[in-house]
Parts: sequence; structure tokens; C-alpha cells
Amino acid sequence: MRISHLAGERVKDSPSLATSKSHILLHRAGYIKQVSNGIYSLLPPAQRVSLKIQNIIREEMNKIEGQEVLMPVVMPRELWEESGRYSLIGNEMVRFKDRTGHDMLLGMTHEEAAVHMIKNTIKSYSQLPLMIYQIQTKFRDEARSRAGLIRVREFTMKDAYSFHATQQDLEVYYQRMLKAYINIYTRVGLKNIISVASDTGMMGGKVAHEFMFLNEIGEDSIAICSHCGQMSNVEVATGLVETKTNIQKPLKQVYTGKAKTIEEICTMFKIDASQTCKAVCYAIKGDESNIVVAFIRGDLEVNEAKLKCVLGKDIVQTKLGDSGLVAGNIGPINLKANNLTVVYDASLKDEKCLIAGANKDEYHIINLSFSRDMNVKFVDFSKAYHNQTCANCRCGKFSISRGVEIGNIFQLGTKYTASMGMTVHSAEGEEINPIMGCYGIGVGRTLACIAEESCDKKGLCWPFSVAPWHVYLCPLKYENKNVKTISEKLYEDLEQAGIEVLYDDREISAGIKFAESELVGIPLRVIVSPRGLENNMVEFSYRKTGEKFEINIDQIVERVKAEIKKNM
RNA sequence: CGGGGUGUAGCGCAGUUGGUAGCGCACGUGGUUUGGGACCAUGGGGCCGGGAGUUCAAAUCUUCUCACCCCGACCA
Repeated sequence: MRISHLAGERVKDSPSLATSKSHILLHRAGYIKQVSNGIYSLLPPAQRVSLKIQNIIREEMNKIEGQEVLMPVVMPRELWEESGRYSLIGNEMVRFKDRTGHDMLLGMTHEEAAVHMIKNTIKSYSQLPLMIYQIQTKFRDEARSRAGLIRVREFTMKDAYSFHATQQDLEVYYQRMLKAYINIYTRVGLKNIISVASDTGMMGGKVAHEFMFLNEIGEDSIAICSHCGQMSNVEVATGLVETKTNIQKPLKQVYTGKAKTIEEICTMFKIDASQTCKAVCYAIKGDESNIVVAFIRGDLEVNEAKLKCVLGKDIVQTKLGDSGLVAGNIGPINLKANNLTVVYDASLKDEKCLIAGANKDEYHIINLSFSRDMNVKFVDFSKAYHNQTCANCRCGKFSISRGVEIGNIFQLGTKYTASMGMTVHSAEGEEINPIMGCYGIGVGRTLACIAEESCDKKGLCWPFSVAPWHVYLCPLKYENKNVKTISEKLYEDLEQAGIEVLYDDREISAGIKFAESELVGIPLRVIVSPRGLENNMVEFSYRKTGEKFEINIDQIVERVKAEIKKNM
């Protein structure tokens, strides 16, 4: 590629709005251009990287018997009614009408389409397992996109769907997929990747893993145990909650006046927040009059993902309004209101001297001991925190890190095959719903994470496996006839040898060429200059280390070839 | 959806008692330079996000609206 004709430009100024390294550099180096909030065009360099990532994914999917397909971006409402998700998913799904007034939607995931594609054509367990995948555009109308390609509304995704006759078969395949994912991330050159246990959310299913790129720009929190090494999304992490007090005292109601918040109560009684029982209120989504009161020890926070699992329903934040609850004085004893769901966190179970609301304005109760005063069930919905003891090994401490989710794998179960009526004959001759797994990788996000990880002060620094080009051919004093002739010849020779070259055929100063070659991040650079040509030499250098040496011009093609081979 | 912020040339920005727009980079032309983002001269490029209003006169004041950014809520 001749840089003089390359679409896009490289600029010194970064967008004032950009915050992440990948956003700034991809913008400055002419890889991406924003079209709208969370919607980007990929310029040639970015598209080349994207295609390389896609090809690596494709190869790894094919290795585990994946069959590449293509499902539609636009789907009719009816297909999503079958699974029940048409009404379940909020406005992150774009809905619209076609010319006849028919309800249509933009696909944000393709379980329905996948089941639709193969249902009725696969009739027997003997045709399973089967995996189909596609690499295709998804649109999710995220409320808040950010950080360049890290979080966008439109993106390219690899999504795969597997079908199995037995759970055991799914589990075996799931492990193969996990390995394939690790291969993919290794091959694209990402290092800071871990797989963590995750919440299954609206996808349904039980077992799920997320692949996290550990980085401070991430929006997910991951708990990693210092002892047993268990890694999970904070949404599902369980820490050990130690009981603080073991002395019992008589239950009493006391006047507390205007003291409402945990902080105010703690100040008034000179106690720690762990000696209080707080009430956190939500409403059931879709049935907002149904108030959920979640009691939890005052020093802990509610993990809403866990709470949703416990309730089996989606929740939203709510104002108490006319529910009959006394804001600031809600407590477990004498709690009365219409249409109430009450849950108790495990942290309260063994505490003996808690202060809680008395359900009466300006009053609290003290010395509450659940084991003595209440007969209720406890469930875990507290949020894991930094330095908390891990509940798995009961020994190590959690360290909480930030991560960007760049892929996930789910054991889905029969949610979609059952709701959409897909059956096959089992070995025993029964009609069964195949068990599904689904597996996603965000291509653009992966690209952004590689950029985030592989860069320095000067610019991007792509791994060979995904670099848009392998060599930056950089003639200096290009107007010099000798330089020009030899460079042109070298460009031709390199291309002939099947090497991907970005050829800086511009008559501009050396400084700009150096700066841009580093900004664009091509792994190798070859400099042709009058100085070198006096001795028939060119300069060869590595982007990553800056290491450089002179090479005889007759040997350069072979050298570049060998270098690429070595690093792929 | 809440809170905050920004919209002026392709990009980054300046522009207050209101007087019809400027700087740097980039781009065109001529010349001098030439191994780390050179310099001189010269030129092109703007419905000052959009509508409505106040005024003799609006980038500037008022008002409505739209877009984008940041923080939160939300999110396979």
C-alpha cells in the first residue's frame, strides 16, 4: 500500500474528548473515525487488523468443528416472541417497522436465529454435537458508549452456538471452546487475559465464563483470591462475612429522631456500620408496585446481580412513595406494607446486636439478633469487596481488579430449544430438546484491547499476527532519483515475496516519516536513504525495541521474510 | 433516565462593554531546506450545530431544540 493514497490521515492532535490510550492512538493514527455516538467507521488499517483477528478466530472455530454461517441482522418480531425475549429485553434492542408496518428488530445476539436455522433439519442425536458460528455486525443501543472501540453500539462479533444431546457432551465441548478461546487470545498477542466465572444474566443457563482483559479502563470488577487463585466477576464472587458481635442484649425500641442514614445512626450510637442492619429497596421490573426490601448488614453493599438471581426477577431502583414504608426507619420487625418481597442477606444471620429501623418514624430498634428474634431464611446477595476473605478457600484475600470483557462462553441449557420447540430423537428414542452452548467474542473490542496493551509513548505497536502491515518501507529524500528507483524496486520485490508493505512514497521530511511509522505501529521498518545506498545498505529496525542495524540491500527481502516467519 | 460540560475551517483551538471571524496543524502554488513532526512567500477553504426572538447590527444577549463528551443509572 502506498501511503500517499491511503484513506485517512495521521494527526498530531488527539481528540480532546478521548480518554483511553487505544481511542487516542487509533484516532491519531488514522484507524477509526466516529460517525455517531458509539458508531465508528474503520479505515483501512483498522479493517486489516480486524480481518486478521477474524481469521484467527475463524481458524480456531474451524479446528473445533465449527461451521461458519451467516444469520440476518434484521429479524421479525415473531422469531423473538418464540423465545419470549421480544418483550423481555429493554430498549437496548432497536425495534422498527418495515414498509408494511411489520415489527422488526436489529439483532443484538442470535440464539433465536441459530435455533431457527437448524431446527427441523437436525432430527437425531447422531447428528450432534453441532456448532455453527458467524462473524457479523451486532447493534445494541447501549445507554452509554465510551472509550473509542471499547464500548460501542455497533460492532463486529463472532458468535457461536453449539447443540448437544447430553449435558455431558456440552461440558466436554465447553472445555474445547475454552481452550480455543485461549488459543485465540494468545495468537492475537493479548497477554493480560484471564477467564473468570460470571453471571449468566438475561441469557439464561448456569455455567458461564467471561474472558477479561485486565486493565484499568475496564468497567467490570473482578475478584481474584490471593490464595486459591479463584477469579470471578464481582457479580458472582462470594466473600466470607465474619460475625462481629456475639453478645446478646435485650431487644429495645429507642427514639432516634432525625437520624436516618447508617452514617447518622453510627455517629449517634458511636458504633461501626457493621453493627447496623440496613434496608435497600427495589421494585420488581414490570410490576413496579411490588417493592423488594433487601436487608443487609450496614457495612456491606447489595450485589444487584446476585439479588436478581435470588429473586428470579429483574429489579429496578424505586422511590418508596405511598408503599407504606418509612424511609430511613425500615426494619425487619413489624414490617408492614402491601405487595412486599423481603429478603435477608447471609451477613445478618449470626449478628447479635444490630440496630435496625423500627418501621416507625424517628424510632429504631437496638440489640436485634436474627437467630433469636426472627425466623427467616438467609441468602447471599452481598457484594464482594477488596481484601475480603475468599469464601472458597477461607484463607486468601480478594483483590479487586478492573477488566474489559472481550469474550464469553455460556452453557445455555435448553432455554431456547425448549421455548422454540426444537427437538431431536435421543439414543433412547425419546424426543429431547438439545442442550445449547453459546460463545461470543467482540472483534472490535479485542482490537482496541490489543491497541491498549501494545503501545508506547510514540504510538501503537502491533503484534505481528494482527499488524495491518508487516513492514514500513521508508525512503528518505524520496526526490533523490537513486532512492526513488531503488525504493520502488524494493517495494515491488517485497510485495512479490508476499510481504505486506506500507510504502511511504511521500516527498516529506524524515521526521514526519519516523513519527508516523511509529504512530501507525508497523512491527518492522526499512529505511532507504542516500547515505545507506553509498554502501548498498538499508536500515532495518524493530518498532517494539527500537533496535536497528544496517543490512545489505540484496538481503533485505529474505531478512524481512525470515523475521515475519519467526514472529508469526 | 439523572448530574455536569462542549458545539467556530478537515483536525486542535482563540474570539466580552454586540459592529458580519481568527490562530496552529493539514491542504494548493513557488522557492530554500533535508536521518527525528523544517522555513519563507503566497493561496484556497466557514450558514460560528439548528430554529425562533431582542437589536440599526448577534459567534457574542434571550429562548427552544439537536448533536457530541464526561460521571452515574442501565447493559447477552
